[in-house]
Amino acid sequence: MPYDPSAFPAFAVSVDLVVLTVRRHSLCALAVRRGESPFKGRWALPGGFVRPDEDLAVAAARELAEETGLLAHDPTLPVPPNAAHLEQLATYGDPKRDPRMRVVSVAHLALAPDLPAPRAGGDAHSVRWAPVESLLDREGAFGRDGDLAAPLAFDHARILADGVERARSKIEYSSLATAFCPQEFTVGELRRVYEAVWGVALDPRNFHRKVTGTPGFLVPTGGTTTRQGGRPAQLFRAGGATLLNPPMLRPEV
Amino acid sequence: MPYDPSAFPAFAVSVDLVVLTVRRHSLCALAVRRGESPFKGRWALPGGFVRPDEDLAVAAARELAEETGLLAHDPTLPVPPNAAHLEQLATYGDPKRDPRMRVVSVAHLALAPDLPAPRAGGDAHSVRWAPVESLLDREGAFGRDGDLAAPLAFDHARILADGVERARSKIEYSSLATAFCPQEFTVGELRRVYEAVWGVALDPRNFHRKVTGTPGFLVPTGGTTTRQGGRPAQLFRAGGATLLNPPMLRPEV
DNA sequence: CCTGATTATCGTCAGGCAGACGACTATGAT
DNA sequence: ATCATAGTCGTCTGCCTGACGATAATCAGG
Repeated sequence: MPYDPSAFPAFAVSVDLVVLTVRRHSLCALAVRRGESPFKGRWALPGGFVRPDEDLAVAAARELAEETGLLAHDPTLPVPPNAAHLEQLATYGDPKRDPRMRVVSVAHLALAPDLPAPRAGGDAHSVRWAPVESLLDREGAFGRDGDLAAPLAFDHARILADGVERARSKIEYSSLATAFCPQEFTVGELRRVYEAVWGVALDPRNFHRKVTGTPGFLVPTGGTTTRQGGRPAQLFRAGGATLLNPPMLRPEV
Repeated sequence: MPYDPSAFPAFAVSVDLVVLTVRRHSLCALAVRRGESPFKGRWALPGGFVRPDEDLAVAAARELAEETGLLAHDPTLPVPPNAAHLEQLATYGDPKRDPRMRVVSVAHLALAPDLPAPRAGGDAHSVRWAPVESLLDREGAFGRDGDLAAPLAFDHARILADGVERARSKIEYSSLATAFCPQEFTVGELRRVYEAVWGVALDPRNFHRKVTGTPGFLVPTGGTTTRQGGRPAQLFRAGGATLLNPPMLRPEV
C-alpha cells in the first residue's frame, strides 16, 4: 500500500554545531557570519540542512569537515591525526525559532584541539573562534545587524550554552578533556584545558596525582617536552579509558 | 522576499516516549501494540507526529498525557499530584528507520510513579507495562509479527536502551529517583527504586545514612507508615535539591 | 503472651581519596 | 650564577564509603 507523506506536516531538519576548543587559556567556540537573511551579518553556529538520505551523525560530520577540516572520530577506531570528538547534543524545535519556516535543528557538540589555522570553509563567509563568554554575554543592547557584539542568530545562544554545559560536566566523569589536546600532551597542558573549560584554577600537584593515578587515562609516550618553559614534562597520549571512576571533582563555586 | 520551503528536503518529525516506572521491584517501560503497518501487531514505544505549530516538549507532554494521563512536570512549579518527570533524550534519524518515509524522531524520557492502573489511552489499542529486560532481551528468533516476544518495532529497542541507560546514570547524581516514588515515601521505598533501576542490592544502613545525610534531598513530613511490614518508617517528600553532591555510587559490576 | 520474621534506624571501624601545602628538580632567561 | 618557571614527589588531615554489629518497632502465628 503506498503511503501518503502529505498526510503529515513537513519539517526542515538541520544540524547545528557547537565546536569547542581551548585557545590561549580560554574556551572558544566556532562562529560563522551569516551571509543571508534572516540575521544577515550576525554571528551564528555553523550548520546546515540534512540531506534526504543522510543520517544525522553523518550530516554533522560533513558540516564539521566543511567548516574546519576536522574528521569526526569514531571511538572504536584509532584516533586519526585530524580528529575531533563529535556527539549529539540536543534537538531544538520551537515553531518560531526560524522565521522562514518550521525547522527542527539537531545540535551536535564537537571538541577539537587547538587548530593551526581557523581555516574558512568551502563557503567564502567568515569563520572565527570566539571565547564563549563573549558569544554569550551579549545583551543585545548593541544588537544592530552586523554588530560584532550582537547576540547570536536564532536560538544559537541557548544551544551554545547547552553545549558548553555539556562539555563542562562531561570532562568531570570522562576522559573527554583529552579531545582538546593534541595527540601528545603534558599533564600541565591537560590541566590548563580543565582550567579553561571550568574557569577555575586547579592545584598542579593534586591534579598530577589524580590523572596519573587513574588507570587507563594517560599512557606515557616516553618523550618529554619543554614547550611550556620550565622543567621538561613527560608526554602522554590518551589511554583507552573513557570513563573516570572516581571522577575529577570540579571545585565549588 | 518570500521563501521557498520546497528548496529543502521535507521530513516528518515525531516524538517517541520512553516512559519508565518501578512495579513489583522491577523497572518497567510503557509499550503499545501497533494497530497498523508497518510492524502491525508488534510492540512499540508510544509516540506520534509533532503538529505543525507545536514545540517538541509540548508534543511529548501531549503524547504522555494521552497514553497515561500523567502531566509533564515543570520543575519550577510545585509538583502536582499526577506529575511525571519529562526530558528530552536523543534524536534518531537513520534514513531507513521507518520504511514508509523519512521520519526523524525526537525521543523523550519520562519517569513516573507506579500508577494505579495502566489505563489505555484515547486510542483503543492495547497498552501495557513490561519489564525492560523482557522488552530488550528479544533475539527476534520468535519474531513473527504479533508475537509477544518479537523485538520492538522500528529502532525502539535502541531508544529504550538509551533511555534506560540515561535513567540509570542520572539517578546517580540527581534526585531524580524520587520521580519514581509517590509524593510521600519512605527511605526503604526509595532504596527499592534504586535497586530496581540498577538491578543490584544496596545496604539498607548505608543507603539510609547517605540519603538522610544529603541536604535538600529528603524532607520529613512527620508521618510514618507501615505499609511495607516491619517497623514503621518515616515518610519523606522530595526536597528542593536536584543535584546530589557527592553522588550516589552505583556498586561495581 | 511469647517467638520469630521483617523492616527501620543508629553506631562503629577501617580504607580510600581529595584538598592543602612543603620540598625538590630541571629547564630557560638575564 | 641567580632567578623565574613549571613539573613531580610526599605528607597530613578530614570526609566519605563499604562492611557489618546492634537495637527498635511492627506483624503473624502458636
